[in-house]
Amino acid sequence: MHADLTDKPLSERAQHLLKMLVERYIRDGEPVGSRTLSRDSGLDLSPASIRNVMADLEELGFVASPHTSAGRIPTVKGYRFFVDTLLTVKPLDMREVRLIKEQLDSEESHPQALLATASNMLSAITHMTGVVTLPRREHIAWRHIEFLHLSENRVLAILVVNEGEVQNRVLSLERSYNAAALLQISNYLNTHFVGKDIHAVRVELLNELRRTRERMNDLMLAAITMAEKVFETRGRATDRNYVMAGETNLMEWAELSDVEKLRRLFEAFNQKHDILHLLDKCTSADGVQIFIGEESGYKVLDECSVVTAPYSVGEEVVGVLGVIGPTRMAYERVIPLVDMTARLLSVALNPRK
Amino acid sequence: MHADLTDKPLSERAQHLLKMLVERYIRDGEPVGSRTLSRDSGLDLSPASIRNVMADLEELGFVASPHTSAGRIPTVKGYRFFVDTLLTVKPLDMREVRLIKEQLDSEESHPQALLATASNMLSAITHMTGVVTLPRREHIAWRHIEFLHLSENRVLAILVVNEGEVQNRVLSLERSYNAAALLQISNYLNTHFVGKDIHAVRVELLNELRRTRERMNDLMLAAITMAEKVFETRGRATDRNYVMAGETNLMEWAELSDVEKLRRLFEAFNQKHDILHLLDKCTSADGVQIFIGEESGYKVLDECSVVTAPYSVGEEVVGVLGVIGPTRMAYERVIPLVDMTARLLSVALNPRK
DNA sequence: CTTGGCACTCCAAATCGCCGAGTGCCAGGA
DNA sequence: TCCTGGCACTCGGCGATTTGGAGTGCCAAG
Repeated sequence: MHADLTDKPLSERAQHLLKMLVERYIRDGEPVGSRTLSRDSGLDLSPASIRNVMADLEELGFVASPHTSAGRIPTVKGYRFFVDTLLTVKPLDMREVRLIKEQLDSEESHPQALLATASNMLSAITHMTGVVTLPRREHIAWRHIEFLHLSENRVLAILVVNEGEVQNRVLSLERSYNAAALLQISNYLNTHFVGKDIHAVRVELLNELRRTRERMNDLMLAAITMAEKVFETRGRATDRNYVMAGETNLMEWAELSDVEKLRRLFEAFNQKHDILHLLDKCTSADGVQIFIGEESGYKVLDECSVVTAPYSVGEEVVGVLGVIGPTRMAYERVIPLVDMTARLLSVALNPRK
Repeated sequence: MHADLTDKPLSERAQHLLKMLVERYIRDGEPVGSRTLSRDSGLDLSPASIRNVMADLEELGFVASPHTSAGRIPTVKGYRFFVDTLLTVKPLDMREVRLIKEQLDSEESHPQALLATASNMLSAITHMTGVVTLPRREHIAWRHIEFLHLSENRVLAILVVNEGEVQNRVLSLERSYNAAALLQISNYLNTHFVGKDIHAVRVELLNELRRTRERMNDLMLAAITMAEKVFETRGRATDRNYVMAGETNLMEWAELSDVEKLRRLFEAFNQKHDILHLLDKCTSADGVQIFIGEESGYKVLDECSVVTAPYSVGEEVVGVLGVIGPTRMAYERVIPLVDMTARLLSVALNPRK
């Protein structure tokens, strides 16, 4: 045997051939044989020699052959090595960068729309699926609250936070309040809490409630109750979510053309749970993060890769965006794209002007 | 030949056999042969006789055979006749009715959530795709508007209409207004327009604008401009939309297992344009409406049927809900379900209590 | 270490034969 | 006039078989 396979890292030649193989396989999705590599690797080696190298690579787990006499395809380990050390990233086209910038600027600073746009672009450019999590900010600044009498004892509460994000909810209350009372309540809340962090507000409200329960006047109690109810909403509805685009693109990739697999994948997209969990992990990472095939840990994503990057508002990382596609994706183009989109989105979300 | 095929309506026997055939085909999705019908039709006829009838039905275009020696399957015309005159609707299970009612009641009158629930139930019960259009009311009552200063010349406008539906938008204005000015403007608008129909308000505003352009004070102009901008939003973002559920269910039907067809279908679902157009047609219909296969007029829906029913708030029809599935769907169960769901949704949406 | 040669393996596509289901038609019978 | 059994025929589906080609592993010679 060729001795010392396990400790020596990987010969220059083996690396080069692995790179060629992966690139080739990514390009046309078919197992790559020794003849092909001999022709196109630029190494001027006979197929036979290539076969020797391939045997080594297979033994090391970088490639595998679907059956005895087909070429080799990269394993997850192969992709991983390729991505980590062999990849030559193609810088983005200037046109593309400009395009993305323009798209993200045109959206008149409406954040929700920005996310959708980003997601759409990711999917359109890559022909895969784009995903952007809704931003979650650690610090949410109380801006304004307003109560509107609807009927008998139903009240509409409208809460504005940060740079103009609006939340609203219908509250069903024990008793009825007239317009003047509601105005008093909202005035009280607004003057006391404007600009404060919403979590702090919550704590403060709870304390207030505990401290003065008996001798508290109706108004205060109602104010706190309402505010509490509003918080419930915020906790529930906003509880992590994402915007996805181009799911159908995945149907065009041959390796995902199994209806049953597609169904499971799409169900996972709808369920959102697993995907969110995966994306949340990427919030902590510093830059682009890549999950190849089963690396993600979710079996529905077994044949997919996920490339993500966090985006931020100010200094704070608030969300993640990324691309989901087949393991056989053009990493050298997707990685810089995801990276750049995350940066540009961060810029576009930044609260200036 | 059997004479007079074209004018005589359809013999009792032929109708019965057609009914049997369609039901059978809907049940197990395979072409139905004469032997089968002879056995299960309850008519005590030999396969040979059945074949004669089948030949007639085929000539009349009610059934077709995929190839020489397979049984017959219903054509669109066959389904149509079946649905229009042969169908024996199965009344809904009491349990099901109760279930639907409970689900639609538990949603604390939050309309958006109600629609989603309805859509989900339709899809869950039928194992197909449920769809509910967002309600569009002819008359939208102005309730309250509020302006909030965000920065320099950006203002957040919050408009409340009807029973507490909230719309909001960030306005970029020519000049800057302080909090007091904004309050004045909103007061002006609220006192003048509260309770009025929003379209009337719009017309009134435009007139006002034209009539008093030169000698109009800043405040008025700003008020109108803002209100106009808010209306733009309402026109654009809300401009028809729907909630869909259970798209992936369609992947489990054998007749739709072609990935390419599925892709087109799902793309149509995402585009929304065609589906909306189709659903809008159903607003005018009185009750349940059915499109079988190509009847819909959209080629993506060629192999699908759509069953819809309008729902209303008060006396006014405001939206449509329905089910999308393969032509081979259990009409006798889907039709009453769609009907009932529409009724119950109408009840749940009704602004009482 | 490289390389050509060679035997071998295996998939994919084509071919064949056969079975069964179903049909159309016909002629005989109520 | 309608029903029915009989019969020849058609066609899709399935399994078995064949064939070609691509690719491999291994070996021995350069």
